[in-house]
Amino acid sequence: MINIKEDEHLSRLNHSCAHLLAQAVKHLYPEAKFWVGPVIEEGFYYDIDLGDKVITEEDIPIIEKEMKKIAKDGKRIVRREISKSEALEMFKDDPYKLDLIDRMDEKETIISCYTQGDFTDLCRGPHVDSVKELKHFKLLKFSGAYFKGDAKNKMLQRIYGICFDTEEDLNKHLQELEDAKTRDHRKIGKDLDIFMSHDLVGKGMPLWLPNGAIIRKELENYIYKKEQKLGYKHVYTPCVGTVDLYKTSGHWDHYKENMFPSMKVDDEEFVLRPMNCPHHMLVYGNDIHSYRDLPIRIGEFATDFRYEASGAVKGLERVRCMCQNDAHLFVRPDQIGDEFRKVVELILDVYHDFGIKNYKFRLSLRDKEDKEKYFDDDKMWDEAESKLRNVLNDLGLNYYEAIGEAAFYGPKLDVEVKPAVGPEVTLSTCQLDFLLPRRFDLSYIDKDGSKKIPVVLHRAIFGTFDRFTAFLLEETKGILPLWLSPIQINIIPVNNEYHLDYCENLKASLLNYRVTLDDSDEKLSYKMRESSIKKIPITVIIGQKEVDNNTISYRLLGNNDTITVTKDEFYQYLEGRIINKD
RNA sequence: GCCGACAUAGCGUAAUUGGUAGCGCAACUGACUUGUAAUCAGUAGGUUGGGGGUUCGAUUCCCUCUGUCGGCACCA
Repeated sequence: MINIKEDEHLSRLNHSCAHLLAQAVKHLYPEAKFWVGPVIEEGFYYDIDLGDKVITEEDIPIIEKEMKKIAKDGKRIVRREISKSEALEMFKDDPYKLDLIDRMDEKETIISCYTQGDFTDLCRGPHVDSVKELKHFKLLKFSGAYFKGDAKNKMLQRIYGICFDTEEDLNKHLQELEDAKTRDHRKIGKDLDIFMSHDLVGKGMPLWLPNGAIIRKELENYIYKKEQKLGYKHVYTPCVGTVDLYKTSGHWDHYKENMFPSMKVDDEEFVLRPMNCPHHMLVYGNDIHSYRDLPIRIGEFATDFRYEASGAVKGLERVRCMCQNDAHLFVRPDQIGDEFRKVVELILDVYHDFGIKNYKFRLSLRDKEDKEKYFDDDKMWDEAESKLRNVLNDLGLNYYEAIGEAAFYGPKLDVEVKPAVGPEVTLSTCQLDFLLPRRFDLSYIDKDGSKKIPVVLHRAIFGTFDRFTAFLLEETKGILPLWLSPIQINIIPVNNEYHLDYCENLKASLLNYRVTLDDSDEKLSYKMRESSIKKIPITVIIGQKEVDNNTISYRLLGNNDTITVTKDEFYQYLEGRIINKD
């Protein structure tokens, strides 16, 4: 899908369209005050204060109509440069624009404004020459949005739209938006019986159905083997802990609001765990460790509970009960770079196996100004941040830095992907932590016999199995690789009376695979359709020809050719397809 | 949590201004015994998400709770 922001011309067009939107809104609601109207990847939006008026479904076509009318009128868009004092005078009745002017640097900024007919907006530009160029646009959605993105502030009305040069481009884009909905993991998850939810269980608490459970088990097996090879030791720890455990770790102060409320049992107070770090710290602390034993890598497929905001919950992507592909790596300070590098290489390895290509590395750093949010130790932060940066540079990876996105205990590397619908999400993560080992008084005995504090790397390659599955379903449109498919082979007899025995024997010879035999009283064409709808990778058709020649015929999902081979050739073929599992 | 919309059978949907719910697919039963994306006929399936209100009468109007969807905020 096109990124408007990256195309200079479309960027200009959409920015101008945002002004056109504002002008139309001003015509219809003279009291409207305007905040900002930037270009984004998906087009543009404008944040508007309409007083008590709230935009509804019916308003959108009316606004669009007014926009068309103004565009047809064809006024030129004129740029004018003004001084700060002129600007302050010009927008003296507009608190939002005054706020913007106020933030501009006196010396370097040339303040400019753009006028089209009866509408003038403070704007850096650039814009197209005339509103006449704004012909092929559509308002896409609307919602509330906090002023300056702060939930403490007033909520403004935000309207989103997009503009193209031609009707064809616009229609193509709208079609792409429609198509995206068909690969939404919530739809695929329902169609393929992968997961369900129920009001009685609760919001954000998906139930994995048998098909989903197979996918999840295969993913677990896959990553377990990878981790074993890298020297990880896997553990099982409880899904609850005492409140004191989280006070010790420091999580209680930072994330109390997003944990399920504590429960008192006799004299103890427990919470459902929102993460596994404290448990793993204790596992490490159960032994005395020599410097020679490090790194120690403790892994767990661990179920965690987070009381996510009601508005944030989404399918398998953002849930209140999740299973992390978690591990904590305890290393000596001199091993940080090597170990971090191994994690990044594992991420790249796994993404390669799954053919995942559209992702971004984000290096999340602390915001030095925000003392409240982060553990206060400048030396620790600087050291940690530069270690991560060095490894990424060494590996020659493309990444961007996000100030203020770090966890309270340290910087992290995240991998972001874009779901079919909605904003980007984090899949993999690797976080550096100097703090937790101190809080739990962890140590190892160094060469010289002295006690030293280890450093911890938190990491999750799949992130959570829930979110990874969601992403995988969208990437593949539900057409999973053979080794992950809940049903791998579907056998269809042409005639139940004459070919069923042969089919049953074939099925019995495929014990290592997930096989169904469709002996229903339906037409072959009907069964072929069913097989395709269920996204079964291999459909085997057995008729008189196959029985006579002791062969099998099969068709691959999405392919209309039927291939006929001997049984042995078929078994070999299957083994070849499944090998990428290890 | 905030702004807005929505909630009808397992799934997808229909029902003029308020007059006690239709259809398709799936399911079940029977017939057909089939060579590559829907064989035919029949049957059953609903306190219209829960609760409350207005009304002679509510799927329809109002309130509330729960859930879903689009954004915002949040995301250890």
